[in-house]
Amino acid sequence: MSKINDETLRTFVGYHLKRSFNVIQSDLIETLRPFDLRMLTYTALVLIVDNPGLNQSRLSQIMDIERPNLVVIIDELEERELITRERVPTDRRSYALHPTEAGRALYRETIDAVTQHEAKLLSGIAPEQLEQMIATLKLIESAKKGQA
Amino acid sequence: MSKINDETLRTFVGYHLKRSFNVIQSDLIETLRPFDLRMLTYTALVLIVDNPGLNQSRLSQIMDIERPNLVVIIDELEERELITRERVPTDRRSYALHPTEAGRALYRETIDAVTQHEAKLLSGIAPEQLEQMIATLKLIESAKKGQA
DNA sequence: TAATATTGTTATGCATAATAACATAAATCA
DNA sequence: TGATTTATGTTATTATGCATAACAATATTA
Repeated sequence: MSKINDETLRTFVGYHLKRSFNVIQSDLIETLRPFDLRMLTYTALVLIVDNPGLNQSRLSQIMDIERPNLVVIIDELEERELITRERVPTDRRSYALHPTEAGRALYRETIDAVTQHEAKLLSGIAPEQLEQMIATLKLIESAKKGQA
Repeated sequence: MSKINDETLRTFVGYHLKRSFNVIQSDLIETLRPFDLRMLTYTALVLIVDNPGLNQSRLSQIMDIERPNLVVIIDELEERELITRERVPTDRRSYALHPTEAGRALYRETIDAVTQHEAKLLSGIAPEQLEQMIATLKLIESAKKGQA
């Protein structure tokens, strides 16, 4: 089983980012499976609990997804009675998104689960090193076009 | 336009990884568009040029995708005459993948383009800082289950 | 030789993501 | 004020990334 040479791809930051993200994503998917949540529905739930009353436009912006893709996510959370869509009197186009008590309970459960799984996965890495990496990741995040 | 609170998600390393990867991926997609290459077909092309003669099983392993998903990628590269599938006399189940001259030429062009785009995108970040981040990303990569 | 494993493949489905087009409602402008 | 433009949520459609089951052909092993 000869070893494959990926040195060329290793010169790209994006290659390292993708490979390491794959590892974390696999772990996250497994962590969320018992709660019947996908990555995006989970992200939406957390943001709605932490920002009760926000609308779908704002949520799609922060989640970096297009509005149409958010609709099905919100549909699912609403059907499962984890959140509610409430008409806004001052702007009858939009819905204010609020978590239900069940939504808040699931939020608490899953935050704990995800935190613990990630801590376990990354237990071999020094916290200061992770903090430094996060600082660099934030720089990359803000390198977005239109922000330069 | 009130600011949205994502502090809870910011406690997760995966959230930072995903957001920064999105930025790099968007840039990469734009960079590859003129060459009519997607991320995975590009990755496959590079690995085949750098490892001529490897088979699809090995390639799918290094690319961290399932064999069935590689088939269409190889089909596309072969149809565009960027690579060839050649029967292996010693193992008639598998194909040895080789780049064509056109494949090698496209490889050189795209390596340059991707390198320059990434350099430009990350020009505001100190090289040592990026190197340190990559070291940490490699640790995460090797935290994969089954390797612990 | 018989049972098992590997390689490539087809078919299928789910998750993520982008675009066009639209109805409703709000904001702007002229 | 009325006409135009913009914003919000939605439907439909498509592309892409990724996983599993099942299979034929071939190799390996027991």
